[in-house]
Amino acid sequence: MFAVDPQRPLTRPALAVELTDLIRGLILEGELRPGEKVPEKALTLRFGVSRTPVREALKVLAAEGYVRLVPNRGAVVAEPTLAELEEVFPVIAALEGAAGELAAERAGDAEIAEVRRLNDAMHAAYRSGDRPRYFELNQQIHAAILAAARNPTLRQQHKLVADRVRWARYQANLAAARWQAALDEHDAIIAALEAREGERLGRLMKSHLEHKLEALRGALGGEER
Amino acid sequence: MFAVDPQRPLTRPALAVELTDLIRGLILEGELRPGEKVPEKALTLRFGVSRTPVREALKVLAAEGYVRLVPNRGAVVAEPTLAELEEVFPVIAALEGAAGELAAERAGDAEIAEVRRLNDAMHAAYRSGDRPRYFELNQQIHAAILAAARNPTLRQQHKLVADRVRWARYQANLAAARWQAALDEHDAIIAALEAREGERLGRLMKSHLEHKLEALRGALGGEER
DNA sequence: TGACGCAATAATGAATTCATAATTCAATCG
DNA sequence: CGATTGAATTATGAATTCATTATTGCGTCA
Repeated sequence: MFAVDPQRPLTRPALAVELTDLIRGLILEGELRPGEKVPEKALTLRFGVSRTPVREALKVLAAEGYVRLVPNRGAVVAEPTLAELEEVFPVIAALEGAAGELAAERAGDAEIAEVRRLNDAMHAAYRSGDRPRYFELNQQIHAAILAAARNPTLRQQHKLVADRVRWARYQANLAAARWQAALDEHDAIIAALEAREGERLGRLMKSHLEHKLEALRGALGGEER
Repeated sequence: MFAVDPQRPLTRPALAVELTDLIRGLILEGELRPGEKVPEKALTLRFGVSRTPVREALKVLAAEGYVRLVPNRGAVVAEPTLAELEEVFPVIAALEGAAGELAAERAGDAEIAEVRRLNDAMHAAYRSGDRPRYFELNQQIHAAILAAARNPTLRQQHKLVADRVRWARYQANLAAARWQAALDEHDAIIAALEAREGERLGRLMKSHLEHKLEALRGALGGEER
């Protein structure tokens, strides 16, 4: 007797879908760099597929903003700019603010405890000056709050936008004062989450992102003068 | 002598790009209906193109959420559900709230005057019971505020999400009390915009959308029982 | 030496073909 | 008559080919 196993479909994702993820990964990891032509032929050789699914994947990535399609010249990896940050951060702030509000209503107690644990670990990383570890935990806290919001559309839209400015994540070499302030903001965020105060949580998350943009302005604005 | 006209490039958009827009239009207009298979062959005949750009367009539309790709069965127009509304409306509310805040800072006086004019026209439509006209003007007010925010990314993300629930726009056959309340909310929104009070404007826009979702719950919840 | 023109080569966009999966239809069996 | 099976037909996903555009390299000229 065969039982239908919904967890294991007998079909595999279309090549175009897989390639979209793979190529997006190459861009996010920096292997395909901003401003560079996407080497369509090299990708076919690398992944052992025909040009068709590669081209389909590039159309999707263009719609997501990862690449620009230039007529008769192919695809170019999109170049992030400070101007883009100025546009994207308010969007991220709005989405994370909304996520915070929803998370305050919907998070399970275990999820809140996990966010507290992550925050404590982030404090430890701060004290030992371990920036990479701090950033990693920072990401996990934001991701946990987004997950606790239980709104897949919100999460998806957030990911779509946030991934495009991932490159900026490590550009703000945090000055000591800003680093301490960011930590304090996280503390206030966690406290609001634990108290399940959605409106306050949403507001705090929004302003946290706004402060981050200001720090980035300082860091990147200085570099470009 | 030939002058370079940047408004008229000598290349035309790729077929795939055009077809993406055309097919999205067919979906939004209801010609391709939710749950229906996308007739790939019929589209090639209709538009006089090969299958390749049609398939590329469908990949993009799948990434945007307009269709679902079912392996070996092709694309099916996505079916909106009440559950989707519950997810999407908080996202729209967050984005419109953010747009309101930015618009309060960035709108030109002429733009604010135009929003006031649209609001006045909407009052007239209300008094004469002209619902289609009312809805049209309603849309124009929201669009004007989004434009005044001067954030293309925000606008794009909003469009991406809002278009997917366009079908719900006319489903809430407004009860008299809710209709009056909606109008009052618009008045408060315009007043905040004119006073350039960003935070209040953002909050009002958010709650306006939240009330709209509640009305839709009533309207659609009733239908599905 | 730099500019120009032309041919060859490579890249791009789209059409067509091929291989596979799904669906439909007809015949057979219980 | 309903269920099953197998063949024929259709649809789908991907590979290949074709037509067009862009780029490169080379020769010629001022």
